[in-house]
Amino acid sequence: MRPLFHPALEDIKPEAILYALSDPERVAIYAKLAGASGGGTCSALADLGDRVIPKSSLSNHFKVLRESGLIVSERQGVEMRNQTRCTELDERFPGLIKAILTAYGQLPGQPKTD
Amino acid sequence: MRPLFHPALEDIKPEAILYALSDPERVAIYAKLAGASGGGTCSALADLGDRVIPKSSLSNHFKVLRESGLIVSERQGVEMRNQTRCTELDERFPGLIKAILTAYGQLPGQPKTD
DNA sequence: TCCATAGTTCAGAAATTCGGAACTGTTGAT
DNA sequence: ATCAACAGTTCCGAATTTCTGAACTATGGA
Repeated sequence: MRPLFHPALEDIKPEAILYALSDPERVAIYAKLAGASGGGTCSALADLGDRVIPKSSLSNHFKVLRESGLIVSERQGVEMRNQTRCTELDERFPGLIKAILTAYGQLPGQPKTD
Repeated sequence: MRPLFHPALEDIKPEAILYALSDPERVAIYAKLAGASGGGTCSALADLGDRVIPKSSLSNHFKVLRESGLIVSERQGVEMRNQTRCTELDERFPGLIKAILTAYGQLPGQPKTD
């Protein structure tokens, strides 16, 4: 398997962040990750309630999130631990992630209104 | 010509906003519009400095911005007046547009830091 | 009426996205 | 050591989307 690419903080592009979060499935995954304490695995995040994401699509979603700089992925045994880079990101793009998650109504700990 | 579609404020979707602003050309156009006082025309916004956007592409960019809810377009004689809906939008998605433009370093009146 | 101008629509080529099937890498059991 | 199970990745073809030149539409002025 090819080594996973993670951009350095200063190489993160706003267009990549916006693109990654312009897909509601990816937002749902990201929001679950932001809520999860331990670092979610792919398969644990596949179930969106209304549909189960095929694993190749899921793998691609994680790739987009990772390469845009939204998450870090690290192999841990058979699984992949994923966690958000929200602290770093907020330093680079103040208020951005929070405003986006708020817009989607999926800020962790906030009641969903959809 | 088909009448131009503008979504009602409550129908504006965050994914459409993020998608529209995940393209640096559209962001450049939107930022110029946000800065312009009168309501910019398409052709006045075509020149990005490093390239001139073909007019069919430009027309499409405006369509994307319009249908996502970011701008309103209104025919005025031969031209099209375009203006941002930033005040309304900020009510619906507080802080979102500002955070995005700040991330791009193109908030009107703010020095670019890239 | 005829021309110029601003922008839209059309259509085909190019690029991107989606997802099933095959594959890789890791762990645990025999 | 070999095998099976499992998590996730890669491959590749089909479907969708994007891009843009060319044709078209709408408006105003001479």
